[in-house]
Amino acid sequence: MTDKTLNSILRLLHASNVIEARLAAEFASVHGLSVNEAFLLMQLEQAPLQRLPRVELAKRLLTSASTVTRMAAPMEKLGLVTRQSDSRDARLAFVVLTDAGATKIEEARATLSKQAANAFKDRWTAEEIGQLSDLLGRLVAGAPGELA
Amino acid sequence: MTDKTLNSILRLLHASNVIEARLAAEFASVHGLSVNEAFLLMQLEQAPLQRLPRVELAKRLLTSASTVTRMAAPMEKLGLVTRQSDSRDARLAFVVLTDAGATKIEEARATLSKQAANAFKDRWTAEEIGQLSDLLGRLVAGAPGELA
DNA sequence: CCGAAAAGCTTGCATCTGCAAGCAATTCGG
DNA sequence: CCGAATTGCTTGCAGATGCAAGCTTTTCGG
Repeated sequence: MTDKTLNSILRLLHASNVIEARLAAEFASVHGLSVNEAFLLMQLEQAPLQRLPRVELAKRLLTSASTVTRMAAPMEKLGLVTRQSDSRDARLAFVVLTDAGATKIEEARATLSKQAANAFKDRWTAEEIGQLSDLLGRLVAGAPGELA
Repeated sequence: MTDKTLNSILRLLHASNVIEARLAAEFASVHGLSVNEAFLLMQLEQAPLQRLPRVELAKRLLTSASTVTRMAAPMEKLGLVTRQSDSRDARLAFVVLTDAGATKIEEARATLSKQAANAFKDRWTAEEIGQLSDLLGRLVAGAPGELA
């Protein structure tokens, strides 16, 4: 028997790798950003006050706290984010989206949209695209880090 | 307007990250393999003569030649693959699946199936799973490295 | 109120990965 | 047939990432 379940998962991982490789190339050359850096900005964008503590950001990016620390440093130098501390809890070090960061993510989202449209070309109906979106959303419902 | 196209791609990348993280943990503890090492074995498994030149393997794994070289070395020490050269073209260095490697991949596939089934739990109909598989397959049709 | 446990962040170390350069073998052009 | 270009592979170097350890601050238990 052919395992449709297994097949779906294999195709999911494969498709993701293919798409991400395309995105990475485009993002690097056009915006000077890695895909993960773009995702970091997008997470901040949809957070209250456009900011998140490092640990929370790590959860949403499905990565480790040390990675967030190291990702934020160069982006801070570029002025895309700032560091902000909490007066109530001195342990917290928020990563805050700056205006420059907000602008950057707007540009990046345009690229993302363009690439997404290109991936579906014209052989896809709006309904099929919606279907795929729904199925994928259901697959990982409840997992942290969903981007709107 | 909400961009369904963009949303599908974002969910694709997100879902893949979530699933891969789960797989990685399970694979490491149960089989002592990384997900990519398992994929390498699976690529060999479905190749003619259960072997592939390093460059071809790199294409199918969507990675670089140097990565394949470095991935193969430890797996060779473990006896999962062997190196084989071509009498016609002395440049070629095939990565060949061994019996031990074939056994390993069978075990790994079982884990993979189990995890895949778990991802879909029971809220999914067979039709929906087939639908997802079809949509994803269509999305990256023609890209190298598809696993059967 | 005090000491223990926990939480948030950073840093050292190890691993994985890609690019560019280098080497060996093959193929191509004239 | 010969030199140039190409192909396959490996290796040096740099960047990204996770884990474990360490530091500071907060919270918890009695």
